[in-house]
Amino acid sequence: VYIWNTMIRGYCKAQKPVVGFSFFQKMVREYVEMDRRSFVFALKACELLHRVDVGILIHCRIWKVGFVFDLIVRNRLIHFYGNWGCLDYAQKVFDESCEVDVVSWTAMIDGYLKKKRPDEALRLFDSMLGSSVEPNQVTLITVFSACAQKGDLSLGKSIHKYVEKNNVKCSLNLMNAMLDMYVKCGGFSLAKEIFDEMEIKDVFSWTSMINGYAKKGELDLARKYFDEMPERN
RNA sequence: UCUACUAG
Repeated sequence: VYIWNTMIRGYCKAQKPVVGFSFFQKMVREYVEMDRRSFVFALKACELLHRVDVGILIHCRIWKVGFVFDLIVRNRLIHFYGNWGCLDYAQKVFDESCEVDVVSWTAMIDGYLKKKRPDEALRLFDSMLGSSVEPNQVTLITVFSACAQKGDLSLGKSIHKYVEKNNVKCSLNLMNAMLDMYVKCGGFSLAKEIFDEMEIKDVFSWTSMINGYAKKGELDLARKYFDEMPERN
């Protein structure tokens, strides 16, 4: 099963999901035993194939063989449906879970965000705060992104306070998400402060600043930042 | 060999 899984995973990584998925089909046909990773990778292949319908078939099989009771498989399902905008399916998996963790919550919040429904994403975050699962660094990145999408500066600030109060680990991604939130919510001076204080910056940090200047009409400054970027993509 | 995250 290790080898089979590696084949599915490897072909997906090489952007050949058709081939990857054919290994999964072969496993089914030849009654090869499967573990949770077989399903996780098969769903990955469906995601690359843009085939929600095939994903649903895999979901059925997951039911049949009992892997719906596996937290990681369920999280992967929530993410799969959320990615394709099937929020009702994602929500159903989420709601019917006997156990959810921080990944389940974050994947669900991110699903609403991808569908450009930041209000619902933020409402979900609110219920998360009332649950027994603590948000982590990744959750807060998603939440900053929701604030940015909504343009809600005061909410963004309160999340910023939450990060400080709870000593959330400040990764580069988190700083970038916070920076971008301030840029998009009209807190540009705060964004610039963060940017100037950041020890490490990447293309995301620079692009958010350039975007901010460009949207403000400060094209010369946007150009200046562009010229100063150490690396571009 | 396993699941969630930031800009354009």
